[in-house]
Amino acid sequence: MSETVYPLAGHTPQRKGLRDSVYELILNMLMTSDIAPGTRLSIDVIARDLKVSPTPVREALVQLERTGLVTREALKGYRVAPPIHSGQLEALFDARLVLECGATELAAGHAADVVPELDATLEKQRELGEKVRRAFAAGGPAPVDLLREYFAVDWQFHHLIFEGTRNPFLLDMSEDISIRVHRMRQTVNAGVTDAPDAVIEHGLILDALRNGDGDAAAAAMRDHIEKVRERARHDTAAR
Amino acid sequence: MSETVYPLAGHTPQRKGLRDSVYELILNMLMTSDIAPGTRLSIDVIARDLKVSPTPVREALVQLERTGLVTREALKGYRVAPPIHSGQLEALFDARLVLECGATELAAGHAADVVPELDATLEKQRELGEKVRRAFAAGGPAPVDLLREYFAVDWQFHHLIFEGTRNPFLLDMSEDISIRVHRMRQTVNAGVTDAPDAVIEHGLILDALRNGDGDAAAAAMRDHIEKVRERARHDTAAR
DNA sequence: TCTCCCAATATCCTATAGGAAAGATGTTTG
DNA sequence: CAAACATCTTTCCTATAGGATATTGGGAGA
Repeated sequence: MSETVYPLAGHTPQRKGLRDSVYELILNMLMTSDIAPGTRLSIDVIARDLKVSPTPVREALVQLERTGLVTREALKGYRVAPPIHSGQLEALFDARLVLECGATELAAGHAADVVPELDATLEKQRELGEKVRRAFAAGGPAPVDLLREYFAVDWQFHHLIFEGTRNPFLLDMSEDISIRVHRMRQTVNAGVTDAPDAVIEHGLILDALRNGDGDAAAAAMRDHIEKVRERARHDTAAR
Repeated sequence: MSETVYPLAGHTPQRKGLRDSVYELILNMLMTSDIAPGTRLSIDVIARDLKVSPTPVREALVQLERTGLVTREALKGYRVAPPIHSGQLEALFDARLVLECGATELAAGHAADVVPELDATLEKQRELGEKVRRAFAAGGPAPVDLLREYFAVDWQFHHLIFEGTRNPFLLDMSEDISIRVHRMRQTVNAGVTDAPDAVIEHGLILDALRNGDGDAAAAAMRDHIEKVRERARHDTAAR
């Protein structure tokens, strides 16, 4: 047709505007650096720091409020949300049981598509878990970057199951839960030494999915989450 | 003490800022009036109509985008979200099955608190359902206000169960589902003639909860949602 | 008659300024 | 010395203006 060739095939500029950039920046800031709950999140200050106008910051904070990471009091501004206390912790696990067991059963319907990805993820988790174990055995300081990577892979296993349901509504809800689980990790700050257990339990879920047995997979997921809950209880009690 | 008397006891000014007012106004507008999908929601136009500045309108739209009622394309503005098509309809019912069956089982743990409220709601639904039936038997025009009221009570039954879980996370998710179910009603636009069925099925759920039998209650809820799904399928097929 | 290009309009996005409320600090008074 | 008041600062909330971008319509050329 024309003599101009387009070398930007998949490179859609992904026009997302400033709002989403600011959102991701603040989200990352809240997730990574351990910022004290109750800290004020001043719109103007953030806008100055990021060299943007307050408007996109406002929009990003509205979006963040919906996730529960920040709280807002009218005419008083935004603050970092308080951590998850023990009562909410039990409720969070209950919600996870409801959502994830149901999702696992649904994902079993598309097992053929899901199993390969889960396999790769579990293998990566096994490697990282071993690294974590060795790092702790060496007794050195907590390798935060390594832990962050491990937790990411751990959650990716659960996330892939949600994707496996091919259900956009459940996927949306998994996003909400994901952030809350991450926040829980900040308060419980354990779930580290149990890496071998988690790998084994994930393996049981994966085996059931490989067999296409939805009920067994859901049961394995229930078992896994209950065990994580038990370990979390132990951590909070010991704290 | 002082001679000034304060006659504004419960009249807390309810400081919520313009943002929430605008949000509720737009939400109501979208829920009630059947506005065509794809309609542009111009920030400036809405701001002019509501006699406020564009900023609170922007915030309200960000919040609405998160609910799925409106879509946003960067630099192109907001639009009314497209309706739920049949593929999403099946997925929506799957998600409801996962969420509501799990919630019912959890709510059985607080049956004593929940049953009275459910009883009152079901009684109201029975009355309204009868009114609806008579209105349709008379063959007159569709009594939209009456239908709106009936649907509200119908959903309140489900909502009370979510509240009965005493689980803030599940309650949050029920809000998301609620809006989507409402939107589904706009596309399926039936679920009217089945009022007697719905009342009966709700009654079965309530009976199981009264007995404190969580498993039976969850099974009754599953049965109910599956039947609603079947009726919705029938509607879309007939359309 | 169809296609392509260009300009005009409407809208979104960003930036800046002013009014209002909440919290903090210093002062005054019992 | 303590408590209450006044004032000040900070921040949020709202409003308005300007630059950038997408859509629409018309006109020229093939």
